[in-house]
Amino acid sequence: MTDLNPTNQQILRYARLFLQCGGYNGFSYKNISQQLGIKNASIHHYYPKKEDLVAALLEERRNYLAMSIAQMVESKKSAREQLQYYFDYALQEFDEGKCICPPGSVIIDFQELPEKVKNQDILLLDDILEWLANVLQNGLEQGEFKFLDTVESHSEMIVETLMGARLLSSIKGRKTLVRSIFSIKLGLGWRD
Amino acid sequence: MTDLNPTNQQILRYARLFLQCGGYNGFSYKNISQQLGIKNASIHHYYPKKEDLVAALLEERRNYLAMSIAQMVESKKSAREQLQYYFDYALQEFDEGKCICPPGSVIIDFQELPEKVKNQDILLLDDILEWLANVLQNGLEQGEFKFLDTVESHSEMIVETLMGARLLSSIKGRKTLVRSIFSIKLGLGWRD
DNA sequence: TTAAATACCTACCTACATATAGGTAGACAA
DNA sequence: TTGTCTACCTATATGTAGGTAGGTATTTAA
Repeated sequence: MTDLNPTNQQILRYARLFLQCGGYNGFSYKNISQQLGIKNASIHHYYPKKEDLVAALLEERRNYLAMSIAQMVESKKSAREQLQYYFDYALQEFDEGKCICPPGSVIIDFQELPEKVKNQDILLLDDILEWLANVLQNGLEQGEFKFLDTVESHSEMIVETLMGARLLSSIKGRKTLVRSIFSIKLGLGWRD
Repeated sequence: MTDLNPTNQQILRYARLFLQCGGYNGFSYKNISQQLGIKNASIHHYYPKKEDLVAALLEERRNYLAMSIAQMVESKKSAREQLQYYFDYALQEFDEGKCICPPGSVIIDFQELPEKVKNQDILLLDDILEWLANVLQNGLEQGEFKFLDTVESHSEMIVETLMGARLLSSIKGRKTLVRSIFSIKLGLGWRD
């Protein structure tokens, strides 16, 4: 990841920003090239096709997630701490103007998307769901959380709520997102 | 609404389908004209600009919602019955291939959208949230529901969860949506 | 019965998106 | 010094999207 040259890194960075703001069909190479003061063709040099760019970007997020999880495991974070990290991440991205998470950003265009992108997206989503299910399971066992449905069901619901909350909050404002995170916590029997 | 001519009705019908499948930037006049066997220019006859089409479509949804609410009130539906109606509507739309609700379908493109569309979308969202808050309030008072956060907060969360659930379900399948609806019910203290 | 309105068409335009071909300038290596 | 690689560039092909101008045929209403 960090072995990419600076231009390439910037391309990925802004591709992600624009993707998370407008979805797959909502951004173009021009958005990125203008931002960076380079030409469209230069982006094609690194990513011949748009699908290559977006697939790379999703894969990078998957690696980042794996790294974050490894760090949290190493520093022996509690379930609540791990989940709080996820919430903080969502809030931080909101503050950066990213109106939806990377895996969610392509779903509205999913049907017509190249297989390459679809596959990376499914992998990323499954990684998130698997991590979250683990956190909830640990939280249950340690008495940090309490809820009635299954671990799988509840982790799906949390991802969905956060996804929807980020969309709605991009219209209704930050407070809506904060409220939703609070409601999710209530649903976990988590009161500070 | 029903005083529209058949072609116009069909245009709105398919515009809605495509909008709910691919978002504002994800569908074109061509999608609709091909489907109906007419020309692009014919759609421009009814809706000079894309924003007119989408705004009209959102307004139509708002009228439909108002009508549905009026019917439910008239037939004295309980809070659970009313909420179940909402869930059934989401499931039905899922089965029709619509991967997200009308108000949600434009949010990813929201920033660059014409004011006209934005305004209609906000009106529709607020109508839904207001209705839902009413239903939750009544449900609380009648002992049909039980939850810890505020009525406003919880109704927002339900809309968000359903929005996210429909997105995720468009990848992971119908069972995911059914599970999420079940989880929402659990969160309302609603067990059949 | 005629005039106006409606519904739809052909033909076109502008803008832009993705993508390719082919070229240049500098780094680096043999 | 020659060759090859990287990192860009210009120019252009191709497709598509949104939108307009103006025509025609059919319906409607005076």
